[in-house]
This record gives sequence, C-alpha cells and structure tokens, in this order.
Amino acid sequence: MDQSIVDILKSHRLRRTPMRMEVLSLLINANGTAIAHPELERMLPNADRITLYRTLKTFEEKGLVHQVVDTSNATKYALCRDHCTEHQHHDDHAHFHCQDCGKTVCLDNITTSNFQVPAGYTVSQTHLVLEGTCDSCS
Amino acid sequence: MDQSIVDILKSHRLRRTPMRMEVLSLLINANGTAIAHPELERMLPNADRITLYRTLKTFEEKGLVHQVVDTSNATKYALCRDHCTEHQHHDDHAHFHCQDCGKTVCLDNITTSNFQVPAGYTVSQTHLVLEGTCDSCS
DNA sequence: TACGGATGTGCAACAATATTGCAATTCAGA
DNA sequence: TCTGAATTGCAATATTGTTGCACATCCGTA
Repeated sequence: MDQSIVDILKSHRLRRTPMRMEVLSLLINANGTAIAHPELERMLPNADRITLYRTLKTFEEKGLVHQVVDTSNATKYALCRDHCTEHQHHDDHAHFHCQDCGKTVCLDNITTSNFQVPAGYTVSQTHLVLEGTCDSCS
Repeated sequence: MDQSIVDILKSHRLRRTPMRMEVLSLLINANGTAIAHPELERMLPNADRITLYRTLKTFEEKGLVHQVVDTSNATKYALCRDHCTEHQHHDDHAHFHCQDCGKTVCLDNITTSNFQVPAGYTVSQTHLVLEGTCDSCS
C-alpha cells in the first residue's frame, strides 16, 4: 500500500517526502470523505502547518487532490478520482455536506452535466454541493 | 426605494437599524452579484466589522440572504430571490464564479433539480457553482 | 555511490478572517 | 414617553492563511 502512494507521487512527478506520503495516505484512507485543513493538522500533530498548506497547494496544482467547498468556511480536500492532470481538473462529481456532523463526502454517482451558461461565459470547473443530513445523523 | 428596504426588514420581523438598512441596500443594488465580507467592509468604512458579521448572520438565519460558496475562500453573500423563510432556504439557482476577476453572479435560469442521494440522506439545500471566465474577462 | 542543483521544509513574522463577552445604546410596542 | 429586549461597539482572543529566508532533503547524473 505504501507502494501505491509512491506510485501516485511518481506519476505526478512529485518528489516523495515523508510529509507528502503521510498526507496522501490520510486522504486515501479517508475513502471519499473530504478532510478539512485543521483536521489534517490534528491528524499530523508533528507536522508543520505551513508545510501542510504548501503540500496541499502542490497536490492541487498537480491534479492529485481537489478543494471541496461548503458553507463551513474551512477549506476541505479530497482525493481526485477522475483523470485530473497538472493542467486541468475533471472532478465533476457532487459532494454532500452534513449540517449536523459537518462531514463532507463525495457522491461519485451524481455528476454535473453541461449547463447552458450565458454567452461569453466559459466553464472550466463545476462544484455541486448538497447540504442536509447524512445517514448516520438522521 | 428606502421603503422597500423597510418592508423587507419588517416582513422578516427584523428591527430596522442604520446598519441593516445600509447592508440590505448594498445587497439589493448588487443586483444578483454576491458580495464578499471584506468587500462589504470597504463599502461601509464607518461600520463596525463585528456588527457586520452579526448582521449578515442574522440575515442568513432569517432567510434574507444566502451564503455563496466558491474557491476564493472569502464568504460571499447574495440576496435571496426565492421564498426563503426563517426555517428554510430555497435558493436553488446556480452561481457563476469568475476565476479572473473573482466576481460571483447568480444564474437564475440554471436551477438545481432533484438529485438521487443515497438512502438515509436528506437534502435541504443545494449549491451549484460554475467556475470559469465571465463575459467581461474573456 | 558521491555530488550538486533544484526542490521542499521549518521557523519567524505577519496579515486576514472570525468569535465571544460585556457594557452602553437604540429600537419598537405599550 | 417609558421600558424591556434587541442591537451595537469595543476589547480581547482565536483561527486561518501568506511570505521570506536559511537550512535540509531529494534524486538524477557523473
């Protein structure tokens, strides 16, 4: 399993460092749940906060993770499933944000279709967030 | 026009204070564009920042405005068009966030339909954000 | 395997954003 | 006009995010 992490980093042309391996491992094990920045800090008590910021930024730029937006005003990150590259993200699945427990999960079966935007507008990315109550809170 | 502002506050059972009138007026004149918190601060140089936080929070709770999420990590607010109440928001229109100029506008003609969520999940609110380039930036 | 340049890390300092408590003020109904 | 309740403004503090720089680490190359 460590091997897969190394492979992921390698395929995205990223240097393997302990920090990156740990963060990536956490995101993989999160299994479709988006993790907020402060949460990652708590999970990695010995890690430097600033380095974590930069690690996540790098991951995002290289198409490894994507930011998930919700109304909790905490930046959340989730692993990209789709074929995201350095140049373009293709995360077109929806996310569900539970208002009770605050968790955000990926809903891979709900994808965003093409929307008819006004003339002159171009869409490069879409975010679809459903808010409500999740199964363990209802 | 001031009258309409008074009416809106009255119908939502909110006391009319100078701060609320000003903020509401700005949001009405924004005409479908979501305004970020720091932007509002700049527009109201004499206003107390903390009061602004509480004003917006109150407005949101009473169904007057809704938060708009995007990747700019600045909380944005827009006037509710639909029939939002104290108890439930019904803003099911999409928002467009321009990556160049940073503006966020409401796309009233794009509405979110009903999505098939996993068993046990209930959806009370949806957020659909399209990101890309707007007409004045392209 | 050792070298060296590019890349990443950790610290310090700082900026921006958000929350809480409390006393003083303002609002709106009686 | 009076009064209780809601709202405001200030202080203090917490949380989140950024930048610069010296030092450490990584990894392709020799």
